[in-house]
Amino acid sequence: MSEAAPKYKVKPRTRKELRAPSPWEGRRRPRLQNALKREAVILAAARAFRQRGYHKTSLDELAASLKVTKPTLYIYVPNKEAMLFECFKAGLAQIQETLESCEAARGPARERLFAFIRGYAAAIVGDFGWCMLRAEDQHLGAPMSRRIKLLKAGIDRRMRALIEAGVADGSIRECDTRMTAFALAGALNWMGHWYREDATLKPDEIADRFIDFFNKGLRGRD
Amino acid sequence: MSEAAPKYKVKPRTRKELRAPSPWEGRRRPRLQNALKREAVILAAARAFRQRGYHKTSLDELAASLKVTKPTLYIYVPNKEAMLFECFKAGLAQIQETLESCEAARGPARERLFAFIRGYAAAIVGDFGWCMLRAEDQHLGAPMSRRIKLLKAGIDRRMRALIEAGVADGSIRECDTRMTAFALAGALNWMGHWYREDATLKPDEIADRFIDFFNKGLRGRD
DNA sequence: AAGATCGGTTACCGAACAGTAACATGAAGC
DNA sequence: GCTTCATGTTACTGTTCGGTAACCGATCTT
Repeated sequence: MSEAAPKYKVKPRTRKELRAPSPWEGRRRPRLQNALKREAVILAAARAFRQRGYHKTSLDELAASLKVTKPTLYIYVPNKEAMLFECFKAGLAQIQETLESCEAARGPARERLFAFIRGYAAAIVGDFGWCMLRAEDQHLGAPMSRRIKLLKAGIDRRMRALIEAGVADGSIRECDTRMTAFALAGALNWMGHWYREDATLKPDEIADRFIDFFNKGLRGRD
Repeated sequence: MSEAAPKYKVKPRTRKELRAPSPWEGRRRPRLQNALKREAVILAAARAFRQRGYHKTSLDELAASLKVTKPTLYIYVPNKEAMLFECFKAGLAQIQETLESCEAARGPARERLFAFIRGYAAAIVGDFGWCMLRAEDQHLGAPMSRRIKLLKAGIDRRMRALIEAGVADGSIRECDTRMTAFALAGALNWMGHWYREDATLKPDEIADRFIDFFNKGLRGRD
């Protein structure tokens, strides 16, 4: 979402008589509706994928939920895989945004990490959270799978950097930062499995309880 | 694995002349090979599912990896869904075993919880770990999905009970036990996503680092 | 008013794949 | 040696579903 550029190549619809395309001389007509509808498709896909799973979601169903027919979807997205990838990118963008603001903020790195965790939790339970987490292990081609893995690795790296900064500034105790990052990410990612909209706790309340635990650990008296 | 009972009904193979079955009068012949091969099928399925995913694994491939053909699989398992379910049960059994020994053990509940975490981590990265975690959200019929959800909820409940016991005996500080259980389970379950056999750390080493983190938390000086 | 074209439809294709029918074989039991 | 049955095989079916071809009508431009 929220990026106009990466539109796929406009698919030249094969007509009976297809006159010479001469692609760059046509005066552009308002494409506004197009972009909006495209986003609607992506969002509906994200919701369907989260609810029914990627494979269980047929494009016929998805199209029907938007009150159109399947071929219409192909006007906006080249194929199902790309749909999932767009959803992934939308979720990713949300997290990267949080990440950037937390990296730029002042104060002890531990607090900045916790701020990130709040944003991350919100993203995970959001519309694109499921796709972000699970895109990778759906039925995707190898190149796309690699791209996703790479982008996710970037998130992980920056999260670890935040932890390392905390160790450096003393706000986080010495620890295996790699494993700690995995533990944190795991706890948060798992929300995507059990959290449902109707839950009693709001995402930020959950994040706060998680942070309390992350912060102080389990140990009582000993 | 390791339970002989729950064999599915022996499928009466339709023959050209199918003489009266009279089911309970035949003297049983040694079924040993049968059980062994059945377990081989389940194990191969578990590994294939973990590696390629449930949907990406076609039964033709799976059969080929066992040097047989697809219909042979149907001698041992009634359908693909049941295969996944058997894998799930195998993983579940492993965890329940750990759980029982930890519940029965002596000592502060925090230590018993940590012992459970070690066993749990081993199970997650084991052959059936993937199936345990992901069976539920594959393409399964509603009844099977429900059964799985129920069994998983049992694990969760017993894990939470362990935490509550820790709070009761003082070895774990006061906290939201429900959220804490989710955080712990999430961190561990996520191992199933990133852990690979060739990793530098063995599962119990990872578990130890996780436990260190769970125990003391992140907080440095403040 | 003409006509290109965007956004949409109906009707179809083809591949993948779970599951089945019918036949083949070899070893155990009488 | 004959039967019986477990265990395989080959060859097929039926369905689901992603993707495409070809037509259509409202709208904006000129």
